[in-house]
Amino acid sequence: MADGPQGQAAPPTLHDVAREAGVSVATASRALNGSARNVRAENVARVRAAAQRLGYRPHLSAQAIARGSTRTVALVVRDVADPYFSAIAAGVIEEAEAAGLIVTMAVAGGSPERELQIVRTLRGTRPRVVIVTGSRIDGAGTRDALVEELEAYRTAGGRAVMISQRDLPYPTVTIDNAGGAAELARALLGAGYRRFAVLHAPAALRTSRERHEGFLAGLAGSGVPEPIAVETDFTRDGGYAAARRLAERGIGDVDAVFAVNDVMAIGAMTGLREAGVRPGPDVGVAGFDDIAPAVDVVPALTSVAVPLREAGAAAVRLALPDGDTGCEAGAREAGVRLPARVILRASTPPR
Amino acid sequence: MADGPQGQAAPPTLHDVAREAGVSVATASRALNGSARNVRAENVARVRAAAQRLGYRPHLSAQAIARGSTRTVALVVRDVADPYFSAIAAGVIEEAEAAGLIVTMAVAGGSPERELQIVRTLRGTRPRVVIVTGSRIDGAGTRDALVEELEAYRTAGGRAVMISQRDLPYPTVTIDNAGGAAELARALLGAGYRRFAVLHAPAALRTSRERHEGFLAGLAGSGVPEPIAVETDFTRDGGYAAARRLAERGIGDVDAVFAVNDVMAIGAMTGLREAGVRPGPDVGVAGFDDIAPAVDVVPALTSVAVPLREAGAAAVRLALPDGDTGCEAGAREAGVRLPARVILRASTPPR
DNA sequence: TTGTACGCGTTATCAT
DNA sequence: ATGATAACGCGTACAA
Repeated sequence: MADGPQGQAAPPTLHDVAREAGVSVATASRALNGSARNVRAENVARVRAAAQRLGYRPHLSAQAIARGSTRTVALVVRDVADPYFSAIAAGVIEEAEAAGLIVTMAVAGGSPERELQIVRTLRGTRPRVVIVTGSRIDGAGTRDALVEELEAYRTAGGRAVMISQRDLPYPTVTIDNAGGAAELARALLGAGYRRFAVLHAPAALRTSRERHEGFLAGLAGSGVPEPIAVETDFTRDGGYAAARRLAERGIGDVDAVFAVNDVMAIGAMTGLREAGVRPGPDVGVAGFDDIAPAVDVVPALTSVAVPLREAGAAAVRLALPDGDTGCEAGAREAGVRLPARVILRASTPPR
Repeated sequence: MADGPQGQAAPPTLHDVAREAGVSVATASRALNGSARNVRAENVARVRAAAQRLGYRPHLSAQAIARGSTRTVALVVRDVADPYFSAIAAGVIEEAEAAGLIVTMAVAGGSPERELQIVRTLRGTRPRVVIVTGSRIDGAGTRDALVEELEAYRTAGGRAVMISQRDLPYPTVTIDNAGGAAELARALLGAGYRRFAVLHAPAALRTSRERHEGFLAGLAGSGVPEPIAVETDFTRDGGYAAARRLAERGIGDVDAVFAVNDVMAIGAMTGLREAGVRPGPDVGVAGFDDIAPAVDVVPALTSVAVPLREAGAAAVRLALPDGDTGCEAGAREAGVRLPARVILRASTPPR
């Protein structure tokens, strides 16, 4: 109620509970967090009541030390505010909580050094599982250091799992970027599109490269001209800027624009419109990810749906022992590849 | 490199490091995590080298026990995947990491019982700070239990901070929903709008109610007719459905629709359009939150920007001792109110 | 400056 | 079924 600055009273410990209940710490421990069936029912009740009365909560750190293992999973993402990562995080948290695990989360912000630093720190918490997500930048010098760190972690009995980082020697959940992009390309061909532009990020960004290359692969053999490639940022503003550049340079020779993610595509639609080009009627636009707003922009955006939440959940399943969760043993070391699904909408009307 | 299933080797402890360096544990402890200036430089180097060689990381749980305090902040949100909460989470994580704190995160999913359960569990980690965010549902029976739990936590020296839950007796970061909505109302009046409809969630949802009431307050004294109130879900689909209902019932008597959040507003725009009503030219549309896609829908959505990321950061500043961060001592117990800012866009053209 | 020894809150072993 | 007591990994008096 009041402020009571005397508040430094230490939280009740198992000793306090035991004393209050009139039993030994051992019994109290068994009654609360151990095999309660080895203790007389009456004492179980006594202890539970005492714990309740005192507002006792077991000290997880102490348990961790005594048991020699924690019940936490450490998750490192590039940016929580990004819907891509927050969807993954939601899946991780959901599945982890279902398994009785607590999630600790850190943000690398796209910096490999920061990522390494974070994994170091997080390792100090001795998590059961470490999940690293975020497209790896090829050639970043910290790769070896990161592997070394994770290797030490694994040697100590930890489980490391990657999401969409197939170049690290750990079980990986990956989205079928290339396959989805290829399927999209074929769908657009089927809708009558012939002359493409691709808005992509620098090739060092693996996700962008996979989608770009997959798109080209899907076009292969169709005889359409080589798409125009526009390199830009992997962001909404990147898509916007690239579209404006494209439009100003003259867009008469392209009838569809593929942006390697939805926020880029949505930015591109605005860019095109401001340049006097109508997305849909004048030029088809397609993205990748199928984020929520895709259905509410005008025209609704053709995209490739990726099961992000499921990817997060799959990652923790991959990490946990077979018993805890449905997960084929084969996938345990190899990893899992999740399919991406094309969704045609009004932004690419049949031509 | 290889799989090496012999991996159960226990991680190196401080003892191992000490032995490797040829000093006592005490010296090793001081050299690594204590006051290193009380140990001979040569030994500091020895110990550091040994730690490096062994890949030693201090066991945070052990430190927590020995020191009697952790360096973690516990964050509970309703849904990470929701951009509203992920933005707050980003702010919390950023500020926490700046202060050298690790964030553990849990998802309550809108269930007060689950929220209570989570706070209980999280308290077991003995966090320095607990941050609870998410609009409280009025009248939920678990309120007292939650307060009791948090009170026990505070008595034990912990700091509890709320984000947008002003009915709990703890320092709170709140967004000026009412003020922002009132300002929006006045701005719309200034733009020539006179007959309003409000799309809102059930009044038990405090955020919705505050924005709704604030909007009405902003209208007060202007002499315009009482707005039509349409109750629906606090979601995109809720906004969509409400707009369709509105349109089908005949929308001739309203010239602007205010939805109490942006995803509702964006859904409403789609709903109106499908009913043959053009957002902007036919009827003004405004939302609240200023989420990223607001600028890319057509017409661009008038909204009220709320500093969510800043709210998260402010929450951890509120919780930390004065020294650690800039934060007026006065705010320490009272809390902080962040302003919301109206942003007029094409969805509410002057009339 | 360094080392010994105790304590932190819990679990687990071993008697009883 | 229960109770001492020894770990667990680390910090830190206290003594040297």
